[in-house]
Amino acid sequence: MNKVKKPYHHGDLRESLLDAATDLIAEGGVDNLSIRKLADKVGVSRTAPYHHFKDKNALLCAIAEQGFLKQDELVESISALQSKLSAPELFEKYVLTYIRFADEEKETYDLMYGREIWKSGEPTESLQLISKNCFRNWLKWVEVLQQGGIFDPEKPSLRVAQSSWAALHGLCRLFNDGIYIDREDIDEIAKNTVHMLINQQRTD
Amino acid sequence: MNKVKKPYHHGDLRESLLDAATDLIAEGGVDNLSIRKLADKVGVSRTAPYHHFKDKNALLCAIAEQGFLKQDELVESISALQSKLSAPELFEKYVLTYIRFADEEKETYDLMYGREIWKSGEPTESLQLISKNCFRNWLKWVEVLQQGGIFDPEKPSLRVAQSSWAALHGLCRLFNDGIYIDREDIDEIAKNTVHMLINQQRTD
DNA sequence: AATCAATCTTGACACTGTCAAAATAGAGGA
DNA sequence: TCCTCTATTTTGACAGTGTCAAGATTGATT
Repeated sequence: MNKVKKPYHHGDLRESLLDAATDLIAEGGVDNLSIRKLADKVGVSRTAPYHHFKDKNALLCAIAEQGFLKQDELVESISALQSKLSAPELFEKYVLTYIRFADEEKETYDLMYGREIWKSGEPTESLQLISKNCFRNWLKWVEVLQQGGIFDPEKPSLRVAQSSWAALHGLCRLFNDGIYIDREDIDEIAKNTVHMLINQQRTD
Repeated sequence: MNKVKKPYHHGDLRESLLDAATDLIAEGGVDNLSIRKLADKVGVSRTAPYHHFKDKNALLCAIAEQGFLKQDELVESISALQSKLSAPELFEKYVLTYIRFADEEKETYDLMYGREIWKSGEPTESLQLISKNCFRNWLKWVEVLQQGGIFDPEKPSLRVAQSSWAALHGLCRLFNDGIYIDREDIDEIAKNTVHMLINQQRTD
């Protein structure tokens, strides 16, 4: 039946399509990705991709999924430093890493958290799962940071997580969308944001 | 020559186009606006709009400009309350009003601060001017809030303005892009954000 | 070797933005 | 009044787009 997933004519079309598509959007943004151009690049006909992705939307969702996985890895690698750094240092490092990811994978980031999928399109079920899991991880971390005194432990962690993520996301967007344009500034603004968000009730 | 601006065949095509275009994007988002559909709606041929707007991009910029003007009015109306409210109340009111605008004029907001214009397209010179002026107003207000103790007066006001605006913008985006979906929550998150941003060094 | 379903291609349709050239109609001057 | 000039609008065309329906191919299974 369908135990072995290897396609028939092409080596592994689904994978190739994903790779080529990622290349295309990395080159010139989501606008640079058309099914036809993609099919051309891979060497199949215009409608071949439709046997591996229901939609263009489904293709974009698959790319976004890959992005979440990649981002998860990055976050994991910071968690590993948990014992070596102080809570504020850890938080700042997280923020800067998050921003670096958004910068280096601009277009993927846009797909992951942009309206293209979440509003205009219909997010795939698996994408919804993976993204929810991602937020849950952030929530856990926020709880740790609350215990570490970084955030107010009195406040509901859900709200704190939402607020702080929104602040971070907003910065990334302003940069990624071309409103803030100086990359040098971004890290400065980020550090400032960190200081503003950190609970300062007991600093004196 | 061109002292009287009244067009020849149509009543005032430029204005009509802007109105109809705003309607179209309010109905179904930016994706719902095509030059051809727009021309149809107004009752002219497909290419007529090109004599009033160089590009589709130019048309979008014009809509965004209107958005900035409308937003400015709202902000003005809050400035008027400056004497009646305390600084924290004023700040919170500003934030909630900003969010309400982003909510009620979702698509316009997207145009004003989205990549469609600022990254993918080329922002019109007049749009650049009007938006810079808008940020400058925010900057002034931040300085007032710094003097009022809402924000840390030690920090450079530019950075504070950038950080706080990013936080606000991020929240609007997450909501407008369909990631946060519960409008009830939004105001809650906003208030939480306000509390987190407010300088708390002297609360005890 | 025959069958069958997964995979891929060809053709078609209704859209899109925008350019070039032709048509129109109003304003200003004779 | 008529004529000309220029701003405005239209028609035709081109190269794109996503995706559906129907046919062709091909590898695996019986």
